[in-house]
Amino acid sequence: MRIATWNVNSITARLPRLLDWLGAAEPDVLCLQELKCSDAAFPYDAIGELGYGAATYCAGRWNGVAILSRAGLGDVTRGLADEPEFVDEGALFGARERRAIGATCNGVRVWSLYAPNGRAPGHPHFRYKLEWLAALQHTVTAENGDQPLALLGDFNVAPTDDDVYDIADFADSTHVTEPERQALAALRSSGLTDIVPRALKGDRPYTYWDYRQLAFAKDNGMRIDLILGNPAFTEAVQDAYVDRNARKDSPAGPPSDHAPVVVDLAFPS
DNA sequence: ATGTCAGACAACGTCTGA
Repeated sequence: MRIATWNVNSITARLPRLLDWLGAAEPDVLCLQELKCSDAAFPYDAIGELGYGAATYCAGRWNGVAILSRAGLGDVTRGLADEPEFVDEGALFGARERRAIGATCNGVRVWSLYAPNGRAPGHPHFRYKLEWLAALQHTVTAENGDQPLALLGDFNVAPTDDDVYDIADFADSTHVTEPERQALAALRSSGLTDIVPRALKGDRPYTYWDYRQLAFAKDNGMRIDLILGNPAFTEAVQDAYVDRNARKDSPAGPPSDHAPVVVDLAFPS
């Protein structure tokens, strides 16, 4: 069974590349993030023609997540238990953003996740990010048992200094702070393992390269797209890799700033 | 030099978020 995760940075802008990638990589399940479309605008037909069902949780301009599957799609859960809302300074109301969707595919419990960015340490969005990751831990702790389970997606946190190209460039930056890494550590301590993929090129399995400053050409990347598996999931892992080829320029259109992460599994029958 | 990209708005440029 092949499961993957990919922050596509707009499913509308990425559709030709997404369809190409589905045909080439043939994942059984694909978790998508940053769809940037409404549920109504989701390309169910084009994806369905390739044999995939889709469960979506998206609304408009920002965020948006989905799970594509050709291995069944049951028990769909949209949002986290007690998920926080982002309340900006001066705002009267918060808004529930669409950042988490869970489903069960052929006996594997899968979550597609897009953690808040945080914007800057000390920003209200940073506090929201930590609260959101705590809500994720509570949700998954309640679900975690003997059934294979994995959290896949863009966590917007680099687990260690080795997961960024140069930690010296990240002073006063989000994604590398102690509280963010503690939130990931809390997820691991609740029984999940960070399944570190292999890089197809270079030493570090980066999953994100900024569009600016020739970051991809210089391999100035970050590993922020993660797969966290419980024991029943992790024991079945045969291989995991980052498909950095999907970050390259292509005739099918411009790339996302993230590459897909793929995991191959063999579950005992 | 936040040097690129995407979407929304009401426009054909400017803003926001990443």
